[in-house]
Amino acid sequence: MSVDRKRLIIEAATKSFSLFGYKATTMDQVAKIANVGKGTIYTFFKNKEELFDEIISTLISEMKREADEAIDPELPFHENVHRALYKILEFRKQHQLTIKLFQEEKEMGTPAVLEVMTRLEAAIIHYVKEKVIEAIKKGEIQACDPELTAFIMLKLYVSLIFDWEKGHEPLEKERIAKIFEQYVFKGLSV
Amino acid sequence: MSVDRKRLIIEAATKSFSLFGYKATTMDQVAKIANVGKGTIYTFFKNKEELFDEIISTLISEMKREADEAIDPELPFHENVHRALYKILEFRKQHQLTIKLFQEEKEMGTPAVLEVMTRLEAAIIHYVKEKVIEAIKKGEIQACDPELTAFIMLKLYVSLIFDWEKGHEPLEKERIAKIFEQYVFKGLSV
DNA sequence: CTGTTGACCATAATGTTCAATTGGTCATTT
DNA sequence: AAATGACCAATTGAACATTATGGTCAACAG
Repeated sequence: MSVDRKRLIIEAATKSFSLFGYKATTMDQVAKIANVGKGTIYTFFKNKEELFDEIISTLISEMKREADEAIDPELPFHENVHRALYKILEFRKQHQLTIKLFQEEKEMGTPAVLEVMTRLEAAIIHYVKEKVIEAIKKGEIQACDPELTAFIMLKLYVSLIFDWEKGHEPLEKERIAKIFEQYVFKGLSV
Repeated sequence: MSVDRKRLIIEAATKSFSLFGYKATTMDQVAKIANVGKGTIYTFFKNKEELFDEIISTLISEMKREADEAIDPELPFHENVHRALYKILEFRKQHQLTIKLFQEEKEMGTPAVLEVMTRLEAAIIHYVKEKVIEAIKKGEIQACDPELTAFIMLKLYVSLIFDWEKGHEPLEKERIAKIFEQYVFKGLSV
């Protein structure tokens, strides 16, 4: 069996998207990095956007895996949500690709990037929502709108981790957990 | 006494900023609308940005006045915070000028507009912060970091009023109050 | 003399053009 | 059958020309 060209292409594209962003990445460049003819890319992916989408799908899976790993079924719900969300946002804050895309979304508003970032947020909310539903079933928290609760949790976390830093000293991980316990979970406790 | 030219200029500029935004408003246009020589503007304001700043200061005062009016000292703290924040954000959502600026901030990132929007947010947080400090003094809520609490309240409100609508049915005013009571104030209750 | 003005200027924004680049195709090669 | 890269239409952006804009100031009016 010859080299796995699809894998080569995905790896090359990921590298290029991470380095230069979506718009600034050319298909020629991807082909060059992957040591592959440009036409080959189009035997695996309908177009540039579909290639991008597949990479984002992988990214979402990775996030999910990282979050799952951070969770310990023995711990209480609020501790696990904190761990999961913190991991996801740290991931987002550190990974080359997400940083670049976040930047491109704000600075250029590339439509394909905007779309994908929405998908990313939806995936995170969906993930948290499932955890909330589980917790309600187990009686760990009181009944509430899971979608709304997940939404509030994510927005609050993003604010605390990304926005607060703009005008203040960053909050310690422990501090964020405490804040969350006090403000959100006390209101959800049974 | 001749006509109050300064007032004319401010009114003209406010109208033009509301209609076309900061960048798209020219000093010639302001002078024309105000029925004033362009040079006159520069006897009252050092430059375009200072004129803009004065208008925003007025806007902030108006917001403060509206919020103060919405507050009823007889009511509990959480009800007043809800009323004040809701008024402020409704104001922001409905007033021509803030809508235009919000749009300009996102779409073009005009530096002067960005600066001013930061100032606006700081003013709102400062306002809420004072209310929080009062409430702590009166023993209405438990001790907490007033700045952080004000920050969280604003961010959550903004998320609920502006972001939630992007993917869902808008939340009723009463619903927002309930959510806030449940998620934030239960954690602050004494 | 005080307050006002608009023609004027340097510079920034905008429109225009066109050669180079890019995403995507497909006849040819391996 | 799989892979390729020359090729094409569409898009982009560098370079230049033109216009518009913020800000000044000598002249003017009351």
